[in-house]
Amino acid sequence: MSFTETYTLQPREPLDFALSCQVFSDGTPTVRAYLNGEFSQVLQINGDLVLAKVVDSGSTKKPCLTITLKSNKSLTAKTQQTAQETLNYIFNLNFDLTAFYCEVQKDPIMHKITQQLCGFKFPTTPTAFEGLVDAIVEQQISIKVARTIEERLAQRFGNKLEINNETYSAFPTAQNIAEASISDIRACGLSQRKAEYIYNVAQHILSGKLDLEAMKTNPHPESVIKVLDEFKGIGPWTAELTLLRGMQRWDVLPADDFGIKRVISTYYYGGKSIKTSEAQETAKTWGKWQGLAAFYLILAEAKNILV
DNA sequence: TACCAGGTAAAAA
DNA sequence: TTTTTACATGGT
Repeated sequence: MSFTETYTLQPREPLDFALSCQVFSDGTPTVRAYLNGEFSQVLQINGDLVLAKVVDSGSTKKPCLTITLKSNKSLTAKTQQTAQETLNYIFNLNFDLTAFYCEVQKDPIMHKITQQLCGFKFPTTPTAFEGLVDAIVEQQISIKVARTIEERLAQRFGNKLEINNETYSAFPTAQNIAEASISDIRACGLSQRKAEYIYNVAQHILSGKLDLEAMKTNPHPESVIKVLDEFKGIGPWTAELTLLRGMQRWDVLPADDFGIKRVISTYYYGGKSIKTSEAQETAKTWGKWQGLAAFYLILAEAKNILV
């Protein structure tokens, strides 16, 4: 027995839903995926699991999302509302890109890239914890390897939703991880150290010593970085990536990131290797959206956009 | 086969 | 104090 609700909504434009979902295109359908124009993921809503599917039948200028929620329990109005708020958050549906686009008009290169990628919104992880775990997993290894490991974590430790004979996995909560053993975490392909880092963070969240969600409203990213940096396994890069992808802090630029330095070099320095300070200098033009702008460069490079 | 990929902590110099 | 090194794994 399953319960389904379907509805449509017209989010703020511009939004290129397909472009924004591109990062999910190599996911597995049982955890989080974008396949044949359909995004799907299990959402954890107040302890209940809801499978959300999203399709865009509109355009960048006039997006129109059709959302389907499925659950084994009756979908109350409250559950639906929270699910929609979660989707708003993941896809930044209420965020107005035009302010960013106006700001970078003075930078001819970024201006052209934002025109080519108009409507691209970098997705946020539903929880800051997921953003932090992803960042730790992604340290030093390629994105493809990291994605594989993240999926193993979800399949092994995440809460399960069985619906229509399919089993879907949510991303593990801090509690899921805290209840696991370090060797089990390691068995997903992580190094001993990374398994310890992730377990340690989960323990601190459960004990109340670390409140990642509260950090979202801290007006000073620098102070958040400082606090996170105290934890073993979290350096500046991991803290910055967590702020950016897990807390919607678009102003944070992981300037020491290998890939970001490379794309800034590609578009602004003719491909020669650059220093972190040079990356920061170039990014100043992007104002409050330095981190978001960096994702535009990464996507532009992936799509072979020339300026 | 070896080396690299969106780092970090610990060891060595 | 600054500079190496180990770490895991899948792709090339």
